[in-house]
Amino acid sequence: MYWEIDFNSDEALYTQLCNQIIFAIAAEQFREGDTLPSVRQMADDIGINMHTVNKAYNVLRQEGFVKVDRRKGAVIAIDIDKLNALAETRHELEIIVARASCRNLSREELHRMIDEIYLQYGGE
Amino acid sequence: MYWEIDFNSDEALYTQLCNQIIFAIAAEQFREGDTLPSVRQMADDIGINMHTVNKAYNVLRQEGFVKVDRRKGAVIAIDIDKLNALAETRHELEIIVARASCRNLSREELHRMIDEIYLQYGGE
DNA sequence: GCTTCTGTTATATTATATGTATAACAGAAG
DNA sequence: CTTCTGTTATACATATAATATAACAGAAGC
Repeated sequence: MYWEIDFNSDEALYTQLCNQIIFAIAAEQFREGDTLPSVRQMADDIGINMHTVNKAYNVLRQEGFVKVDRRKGAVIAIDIDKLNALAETRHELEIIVARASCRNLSREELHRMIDEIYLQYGGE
Repeated sequence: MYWEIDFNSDEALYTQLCNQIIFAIAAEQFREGDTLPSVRQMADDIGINMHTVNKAYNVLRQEGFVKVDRRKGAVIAIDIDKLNALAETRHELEIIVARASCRNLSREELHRMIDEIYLQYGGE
């Protein structure tokens, strides 16, 4: 599995790693019960520090994407709190939609983008 | 004008202020040519430091939402680089959609949210 | 001219976040 | 008994965030 980490980005490394893993889960390259590489292995693969990976895994745990097992490592396990998920998503969307609206992006253009992105994810 | 700043949030104060101002522009509470309160006035109103407001204004300038004039202060002036706006919006949406997809939020639910948010902004 | 308002710049301090580096620990697996 | 987990601790360097004073230059109003 290849991880796209941009060392020149202003996004924190652990944040980038979190996003990459979430992308992979959404694309079903990982499924419920699959284990992520160990923190040391992942750190070696990417060329970053073990603790940076550990932080990413713990953020993912806190956000309900994985469960961390001392024996097996980080296991994909989506904890769906739908109400919470809706509220969080809405808050993030509000910021994006406001910016888009200021820049004359239409509702339809956003809809189209979402459809395009969703197509990559098992699509219905 | 009332600004909703959460001092307990983990979002930086200047980031919150930027978002609030963008919300206001999208809701047309500010229009092209309107001036924002001076950095000192705004800082006083909110109860934060002048430099924090100054940083917010400069971020908004860099992102193309205002022009800062030494005489008049910060003036709303949307600089629309549509290609750039599309690319940025897409990148931000990709992260949100991946998370939403992992949590079984449907495409339709996202569409609905976007429509609801857009309704607040001058409607169609 | 003088005062007052702009944003701007400079410097300093404090706190927090980020990332790396070593090292050691306890528990499970082989 | 060795090797693999995640975990914890400590230390260090750097960057970011936020505040605090202070001063400056330009424009506006009187």
